[in-house]
Amino acid sequence: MTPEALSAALFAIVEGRLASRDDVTITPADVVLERPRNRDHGDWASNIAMKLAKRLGTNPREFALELAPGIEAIDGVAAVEVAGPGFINITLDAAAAGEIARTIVEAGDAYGHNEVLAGHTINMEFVSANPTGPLHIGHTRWAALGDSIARVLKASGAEVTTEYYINDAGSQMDTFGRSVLAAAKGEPRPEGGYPGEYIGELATRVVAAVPGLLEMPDDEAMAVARDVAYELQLAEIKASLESFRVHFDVFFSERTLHAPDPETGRTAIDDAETRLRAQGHVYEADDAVWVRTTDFGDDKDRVLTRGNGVVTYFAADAAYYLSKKDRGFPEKIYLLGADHHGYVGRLKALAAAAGDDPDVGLSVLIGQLVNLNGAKLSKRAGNIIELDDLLAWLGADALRYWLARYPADSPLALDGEKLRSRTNDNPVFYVQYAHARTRSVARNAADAGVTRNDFDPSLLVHPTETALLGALQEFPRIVAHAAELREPHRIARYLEELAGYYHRWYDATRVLPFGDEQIAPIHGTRLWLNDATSQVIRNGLALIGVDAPERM
RNA sequence: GCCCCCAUAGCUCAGGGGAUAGAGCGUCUGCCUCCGGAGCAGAAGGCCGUAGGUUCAAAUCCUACUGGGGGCACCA
Repeated sequence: MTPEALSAALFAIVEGRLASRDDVTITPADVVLERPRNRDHGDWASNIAMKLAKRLGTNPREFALELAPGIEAIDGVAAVEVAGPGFINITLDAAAAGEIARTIVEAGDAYGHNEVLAGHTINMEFVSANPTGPLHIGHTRWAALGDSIARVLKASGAEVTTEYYINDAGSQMDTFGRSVLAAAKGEPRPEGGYPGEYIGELATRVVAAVPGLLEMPDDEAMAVARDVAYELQLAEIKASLESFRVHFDVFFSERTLHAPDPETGRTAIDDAETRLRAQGHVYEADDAVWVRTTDFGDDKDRVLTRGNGVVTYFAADAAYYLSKKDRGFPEKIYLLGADHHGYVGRLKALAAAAGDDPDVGLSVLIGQLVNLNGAKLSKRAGNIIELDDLLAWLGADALRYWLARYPADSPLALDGEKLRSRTNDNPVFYVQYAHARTRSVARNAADAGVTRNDFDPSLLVHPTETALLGALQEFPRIVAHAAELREPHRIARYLEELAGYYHRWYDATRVLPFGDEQIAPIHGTRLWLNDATSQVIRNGLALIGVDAPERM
């Protein structure tokens, strides 16, 4: 008996009870079951009586008592108790509760997948770091979080495209090119140029790739250095993301928005301006072209084309937004750092100016920045730490898990000592250890001749068993919740809880018989439970991009 | 000035209106003769920033205030 099935049965009973009352109607979503914190309160609890009592003009306890006999008659329910102000506490019989172990093992990797976001087509943009340098610690959180959110959304039935916007147009690219060229020539870093050893390394590789570079006229040399270094740098970024297990379906180049169509001579940005103008939101003032975003809640109007004729970054944003729309994404998620929260207003206004409802099609997730051992890191100050170095130092598992286990709006510090430690300071080890233990038990079971041929869920009666079963049943709802809220940290927290239930069960019972004991049905049955736990930990870790090791 | 985020155990943080507010670390006490002790059991430790409000029920929702962090370009 899954909580979904129980919930549906409960809904039917309540609805039947309300048949004579046309003034009060409910939907299945009103009937929620929760796991009571206190085990004395049964396997599942419902607050439906308290919720409806007022509308019915009755006492919640009385209403609960009226519902109780019907609930008790549901197949698989062992006991029903009305407690406190009107909670209905439901205890399942062991066989009905234990059945989930088989359900999970048979579902395998698919267990936890659900359909709450079926029919949603979502574009998710994150990281989008400038291709003028390596990914560093400041990008790690969004990479880990964005990738995990995408995985959770997909597991919940959504169609998701992950996208990286490459800011490869504009003056910072020229600055980058000049910096590389100066390094290639052995000249000092130009005014405002990029610091960092990687510039010198890029310069060496550019010179190797373009032998005649230093003989070219300066303008040409800069453009060549810029473009070649850009390609090299972008390839490095992609490689870093790959080793961080972060996948992007699309790398979208800003340059394409500035490139004239060979036939019409118009750029995507030109078209965007035209389309916004057609909507009536564009005007000219002070030699510049503006969008009246203040009509849609922005705190000031935004410039599309500056007085000197150069288009702004915002103009590219507008064209990019329209591109996402044109490519068939009704829902767009942007993952931004808190230092960019000023963008939210203009993005929403942009969506509205394009004729969309920003509350439906656009969600901007703002996350707090990461610091390392308490110190704020700044690219300008030159104390950047590259993602590759972090990976080499801490490993993808510890890093991804740590970054995924906090809500995005929670401040987060990376503590190198902690992430390298193989103790409970480092929660990923607690979870991975539990998984390794399930695998070890399975190996030992195989050696001892305990198999899954036996399965009698009515034998799973130990308190640690009912607790573990209850936790396993919750996994699909946890995934669905994480998807709806875009909060993958719920998965991590759940896994830590699940690992705790498993360890307690392991401590209290045995899958293998003692040395002088015969193999009995309980052993095979427990092996199902062991393997089900293994599967859920594995599935959960997969959602946050962390390996589930067989041994540690 | 305007906007966003945060405030929960000594520390780092969970906690989508529900019953006795949780975890890890740290402190203290127990548990290895058999499946991994990287584990488990227990103890101590709280005016959930303050004051109002909504509700049968508030750490959770609303308002104000206090204290901390961040942001407000014809930059990219």
